[in-house]
Amino acid sequence: MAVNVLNVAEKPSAAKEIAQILSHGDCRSLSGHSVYNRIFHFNYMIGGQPCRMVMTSVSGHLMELDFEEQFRKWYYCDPADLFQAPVRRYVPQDKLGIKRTLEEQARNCQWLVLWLDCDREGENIAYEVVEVCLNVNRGLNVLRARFSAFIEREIQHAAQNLHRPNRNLSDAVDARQEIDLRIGASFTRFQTMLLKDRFVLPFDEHEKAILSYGPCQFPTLGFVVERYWQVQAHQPEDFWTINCVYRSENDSASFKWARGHLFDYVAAVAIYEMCVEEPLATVFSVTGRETRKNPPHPLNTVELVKRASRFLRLGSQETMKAAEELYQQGFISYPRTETDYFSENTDLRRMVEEQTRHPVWGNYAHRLLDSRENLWRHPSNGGHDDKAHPPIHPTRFSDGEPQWRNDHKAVYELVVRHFLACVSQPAVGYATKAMIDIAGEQFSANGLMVTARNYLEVYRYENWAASTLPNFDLGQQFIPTRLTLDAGRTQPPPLLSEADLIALMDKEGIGTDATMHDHIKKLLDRRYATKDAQTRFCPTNLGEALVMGYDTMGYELWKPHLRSIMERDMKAVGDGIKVKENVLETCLQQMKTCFLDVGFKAFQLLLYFLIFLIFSRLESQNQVPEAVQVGGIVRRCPMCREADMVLKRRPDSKFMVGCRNFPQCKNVVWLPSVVMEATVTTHTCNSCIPAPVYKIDFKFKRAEIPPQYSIYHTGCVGGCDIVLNDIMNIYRAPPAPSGSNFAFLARLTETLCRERTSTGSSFWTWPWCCLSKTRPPWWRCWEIPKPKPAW
DNA sequence: GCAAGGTC
Repeated sequence: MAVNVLNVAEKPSAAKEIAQILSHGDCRSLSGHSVYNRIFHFNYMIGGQPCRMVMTSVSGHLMELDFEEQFRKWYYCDPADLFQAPVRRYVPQDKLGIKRTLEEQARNCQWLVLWLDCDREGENIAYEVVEVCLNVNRGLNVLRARFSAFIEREIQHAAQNLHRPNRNLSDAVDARQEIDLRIGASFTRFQTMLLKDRFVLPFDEHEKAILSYGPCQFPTLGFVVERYWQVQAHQPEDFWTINCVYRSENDSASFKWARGHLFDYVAAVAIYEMCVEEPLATVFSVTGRETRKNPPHPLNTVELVKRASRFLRLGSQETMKAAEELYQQGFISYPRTETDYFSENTDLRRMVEEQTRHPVWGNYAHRLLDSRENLWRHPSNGGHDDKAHPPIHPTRFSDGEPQWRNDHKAVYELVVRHFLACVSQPAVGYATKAMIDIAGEQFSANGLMVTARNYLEVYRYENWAASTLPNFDLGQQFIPTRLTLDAGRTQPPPLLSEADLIALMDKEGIGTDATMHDHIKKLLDRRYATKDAQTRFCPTNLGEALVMGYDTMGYELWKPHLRSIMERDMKAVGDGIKVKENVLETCLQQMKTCFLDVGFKAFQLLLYFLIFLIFSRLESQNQVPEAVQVGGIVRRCPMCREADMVLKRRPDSKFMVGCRNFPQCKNVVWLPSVVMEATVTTHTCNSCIPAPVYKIDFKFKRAEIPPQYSIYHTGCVGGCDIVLNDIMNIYRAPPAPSGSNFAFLARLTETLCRERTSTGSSFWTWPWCCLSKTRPPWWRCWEIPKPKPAW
């Protein structure tokens, strides 16, 4: 008696592939309720049991997780409630067709075989399918097929050796989803509502101003900001080095100093003079050895994106879009894979053979297959395997399709050339090294002769620069053609390129190969960072202010290790070492504590926004001139706490009190042009902290201050001085920001601090109260008049 | 309107 078996794969292409393998091409294809997900019918034997097989697919996750209706509205609940608000799992509108097909088929079947990708997410999708199917047919026998590639032997073996699905793996994903949703939604709502209506953010009018927080996007932003800070903090240093050039009749050699370079000019000059006085060079070592340059490992997603960025100058988003389209047209294999080795059974030669027709690299493919050429090599193993997909490789020959855009052509060419390079011999060269001695100082020169280019012939993106050295004999002596003392200066590291960013995300486990480019795009969409023509990422003031704000609160919410800890816990759940419920509870409890504290310290985020947005305004007007110190220490910088703030004067003769740690620390109090003279005194302020804050003797322009004030005033810039605040408020020069911002800042901070201590509540600062007519119960009104600064 | 993860 035959049983009816419902088989479900993760995507339509996989269902088709598996059905064709199991039926040896003899299957009928029917349409289901979803346009993309077809149904295949065929007969098959599982362990001697005849089966009527029905094979269909889902399209990734069937279900989504979201809050119950009343918690979806932003202004109807405290974001802190989102840590325990009820959530529900449901099939979204666009997946209802798939659900209907599954239900219909499940009713008529006795067995359900899950052919989802063999990773954590696949296991979770499997349980989504199980839920839908068991709902209509309680009696289903639920089985799991485990396979690592879409090849005959694997698929047949999987079909004959069915297991039970693994609940632990699926639980790990459930936990991940819930944590991501709760943390993401709570922090996103918090920071958006806190900041969006207080500041003029860099969004166009028609754009939604959302300041999102996510456990992947924020660490990604963190990488960008951290590198930017390294660049900013770089202190260039001069160094000196001795270079030696020798020209023979045909060749020349450049010798590098064994000491590299010296930062001590006097020492460098002394050694250089020694060499100049006794310039006779003696060759004391000549070595030569064969060297190789290896072809790349088979291509996975991370490498594809990195290499497309480096070689083709394509953004990660563009690359993945082009690759996705090529995959859907059948030209390349599945582009989201971690695997970078080809399993033994892959018919690599057939794939190469297809490419022999190509007008450009066809000849190379021919030579690869010709054993006399000695070009072939079994590809290396990069050590990654996602157990679901092979490395990215060409699946169909093309010498360019009429509908292809340039990025299609470029990505296809990269995939093909990379594949051909993988199955090629390494490039071989002969490296020579000559070492000389001049007045006791050692120098060396390197030469390289490429003897066989091999894979480099097809992999045009890489080069191996050859340079020849004259033939030196041991003991040979010569007078250098040129001996120079050259100056150099240390350079800061470059801003992160897209390839660097992907590599960092990969290393720290931020996102998956399928989502990394989405997180990067999100940074750009949210205006947290910009990408220049060289694909280098720079944080915007908005991005930097957010990171700086959280950093000062003492939370490393922008660092990758929060995600690492979560990943570790998820793995423990998957391995059955920890229980989902416990991990969820612990993690959410910790994050809620952190969230409440962040709300408690929200004024620090506001502070950083003020500072950074003042700067963005100034920068856009090119108004950040070099200021010189003209007075003594006013106070310890309350922002960086590393340096003092001193009285400075700008070229336009305006005064300011700025941090000595500039530009790393941008804390500054601008003094308006009404200030004619300023001198730091030895008197200290009684109220401002951290003490001491030294008062300043001011002289104002008579015509520009109210008559009741004297032109002389000894005042404090710590924010307590009513006269100073008043004068600065009235006489700021529009539209440039000036003391008014400082005064506002001081008032704001002061009020927030007072509020905080008097109420002990963390939600006193919710500033969006004015946005809604009906006030929710958790609401407290904030008395500071709502400023929307023009800057 | 929020996340990240599948995929069309």
